Amino acid sequence: MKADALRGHLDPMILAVVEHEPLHGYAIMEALLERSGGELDLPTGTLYPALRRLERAGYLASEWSTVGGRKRRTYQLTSAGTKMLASGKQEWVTFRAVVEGVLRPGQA
Amino acid sequence: MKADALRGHLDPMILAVVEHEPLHGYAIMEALLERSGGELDLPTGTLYPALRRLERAGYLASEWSTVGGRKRRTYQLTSAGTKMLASGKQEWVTFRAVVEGVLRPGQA
DNA sequence: CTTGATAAGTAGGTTGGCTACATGTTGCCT
DNA sequence: AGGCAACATGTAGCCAACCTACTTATCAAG
Repeated sequence: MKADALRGHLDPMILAVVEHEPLHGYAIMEALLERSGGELDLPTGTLYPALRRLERAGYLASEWSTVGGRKRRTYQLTSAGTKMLASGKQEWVTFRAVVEGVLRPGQA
Repeated sequence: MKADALRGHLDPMILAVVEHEPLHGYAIMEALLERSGGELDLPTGTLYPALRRLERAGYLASEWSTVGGRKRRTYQLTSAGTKMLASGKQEWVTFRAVVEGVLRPGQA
């Protein structure tokens, strides 16, 4: 999968994995890897800046904790984040329809 | 639809519209608009550089002509372009599976 | 004779995902 | 005891591609 295919689609994916349970960065990486069937193996230089961006934008809130001597920053959805996730899902549906309308994969 | 959602997905879409008939830039714009149900209205500053990029990469070949006093540059798929389109379609299927695996839209 | 559709392009800005690097802990294996 | 893998978080700086804004030109309609 090409790198920049992700552009603009990563944010809703991150929000989605913390939708039902708050997770820390490393756990978010693992969740994305698992949910994507091993395809989405984000470098830390992608994930951590993205998390900070989403927090700065008000979609995530974070909290430090220490578990087994390791420091974790755990992220959870804000109410703005919940709305953003919902609209992100809707946008995905639109986007998918656009791409498939153009690609017409049935006529490949 | 956000601007950078398109990133990395535009190339196969352009190749797809010239798959069965060569078209000039303006006609490609119209074809994309029509096939996307009016959603994909590319600015010329996106399309024309993209076409040049695809030609430079060897996926498209172009030819000038004049129709009704207007100059057209008509693009058609090369054999490399045909292969690229096929792999682009495959990548789209993978990408869609990744996003939907993470978003799990059924549980929205 | 001006507007809108047709037709093609460039310059420059923005941005987000990437590589590469930095830092530290825990626990297993030898 | 030494080393490595996994756990955990982060930054600096690069770069590609999509965008806005602009330019040029022809033709038809009003």
